[in-house]
Amino acid sequence: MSNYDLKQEVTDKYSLRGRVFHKLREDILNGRYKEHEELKEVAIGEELGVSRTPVREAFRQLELEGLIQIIPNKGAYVTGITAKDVKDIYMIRSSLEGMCARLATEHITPEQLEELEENVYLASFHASKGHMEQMTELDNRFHHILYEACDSKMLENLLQDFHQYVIRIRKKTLSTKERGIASNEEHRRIMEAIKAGDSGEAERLATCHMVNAYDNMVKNGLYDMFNGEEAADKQTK
Amino acid sequence: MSNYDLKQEVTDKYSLRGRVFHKLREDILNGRYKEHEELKEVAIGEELGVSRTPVREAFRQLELEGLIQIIPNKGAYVTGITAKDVKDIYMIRSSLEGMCARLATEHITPEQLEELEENVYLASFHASKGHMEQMTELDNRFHHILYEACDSKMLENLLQDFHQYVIRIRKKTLSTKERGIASNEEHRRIMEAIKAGDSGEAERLATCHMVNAYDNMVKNGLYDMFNGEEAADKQTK
DNA sequence: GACCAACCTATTGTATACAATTATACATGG
DNA sequence: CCATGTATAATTGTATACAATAGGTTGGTC
Repeated sequence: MSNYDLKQEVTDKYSLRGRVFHKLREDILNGRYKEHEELKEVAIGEELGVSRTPVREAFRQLELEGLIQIIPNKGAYVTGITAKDVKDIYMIRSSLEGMCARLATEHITPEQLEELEENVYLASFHASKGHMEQMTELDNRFHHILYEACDSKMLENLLQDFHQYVIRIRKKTLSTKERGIASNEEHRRIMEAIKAGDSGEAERLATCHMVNAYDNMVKNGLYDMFNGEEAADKQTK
Repeated sequence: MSNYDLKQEVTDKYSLRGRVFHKLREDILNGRYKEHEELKEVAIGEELGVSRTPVREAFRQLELEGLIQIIPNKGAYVTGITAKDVKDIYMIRSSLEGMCARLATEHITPEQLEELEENVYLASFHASKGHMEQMTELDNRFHHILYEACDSKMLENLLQDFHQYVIRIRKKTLSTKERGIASNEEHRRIMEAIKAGDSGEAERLATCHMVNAYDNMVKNGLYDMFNGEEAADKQTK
C-alpha cells in the first residue's frame, strides 16, 4: 500500500483518465462489477466515450489501489475480498485507528472537534430512526475527521486507503440498527476522550471500536463472504 | 495503498511497461533520481528504447507506490521524504511489525524459523566485521521472512510496501557498526521469542526494535533530511 | 526598466493503428 | 469419445500521430 502522498490531490477528476478511474472505482465499490468480473478495455472505453489509452492507465491505478488485478496479456479482474481479508483488515485498522485517535487528541483543531461533536449528535438522531444510509455517511465522515486531525499524512493516507475495503465489506455484511446505536455511542466516547485531552483513553476506545465492529460482523455471520468466494461463476446476489 | 493483492506477482517484469516500472523504481530507490526531480516521458522512453505509452503506464504505478507524484498536464516528480515522514513511518511500522511478529509466532514454519536462525547467526559475523552491505541485505531478509510467516497477505503487503521507504531512508541516514550489532542482537531476541512460542514477547521486542532503530537515526541526526527539505523549497519557488 | 500580451516551444493527454498474445472453435487422428 | 493441433477471433501490448496545455520568450507599450 502505497503510500500515497497526496493521492487525492494528484488523481485529478477532470482528465479522461481521472474520470475513468473514478467511475470504475465507484462502480466496483458500489458492486456494479462483481468480484472476479473481467473488465474489458474497449467495452469500458466505448461506454465512457473514450479510447483505450486512458482506460488502460486507469486500470494501472486501480490495480495498485487493490481494486482490480491485472494479469499480463490476459485481462483485468475485480479482486475478491475473503473472510480472512476482512479479519486482517480490522486487525490492522484496530491498531492504526487507535494510533490515529491518540495523535488526533494532541493535534485536533477546535473546528474539527466541533464537527466531531456535531457528527455524533446528528448520528444519534439517525441511529434512533434507523436511517442506515445517513449512518454510514456520518460514520465515514467521523473517521475521516480523525484521519485529518492526526496530523500525519502517512497515517491519514494509509487509513484512507483502507476505507475502500470498508465500503466493499459493508456491502457484504449486515449492519443493524442496534449496531448503529452502539457504534455511535462508541464514537461519542472517543470524541469525549479527545475533548478531555485523554489520548490514552482515546486510543483504547478507538481500538475497541474496531474490535467491536468486527465482532459484530462475525456475530452476524459475514453472510455474503463465502458466497462471494464461490460466486465467481454464480453471479447471483 | 493499496492493497495490494499479489502485487509482486501481478507486476510482471517482462512487459515493456513492467521493465520500465522496475527500472525507474530501482533508480529512484538507489538515488539516481533525486527528490523532486522531474521525470520526462520521452527522455526515459528513449533511454530504455521504448515509446511513451509503457512509460506513462509505469508512471501511474509509481505514483500509487508513492515514489513519484504526477501533476496533471505538468509532469512527474520524485516524491520527497521529510523528517516528519520518517517519524511517522517508524511509528506505524513499530505497531505493524509488532503485530506481524506476534502472528508469525503462531504461524511460522520450521523452515522459516530455521532461516531466521541462520540469518541471525550470519549477521552476527558480518556485524562484527562491519560489512554494512551484507547487514542491510540480511536485515531486509530477516523482516521479509517475518512478513511471510505472519500468514496475512494484507499485513505482508502493507509492510512490504513500507520497505521501499526504508530503503530510501537508509540512503539518507547514517548507520554505524554499533547499531548493526545492536540491531542484530534485537533480531536474535525476537527470533528466540518466536522459537519459544512467546508471541507477546515477540510483539514487544519487534515494536521496540523499530523504536530503537528510529531513536538511533534521531541520535545520528537524520543528516540528509534537511538538505532534502531545502531542496523542496528550491523546487517549489 | 517594468509590465503585459501574443506567440512559440516543450511536454503531457488522447486517439488510433498495428503487433503480439491469448482464447475459442473446429477439424483431425488416436 | 477424447486428445491435440491449427486457424480464427478477441484482447491486450506498444508505437505513433495529433490535440491540448503550461512555461517561457519576444516584442511592444507605458
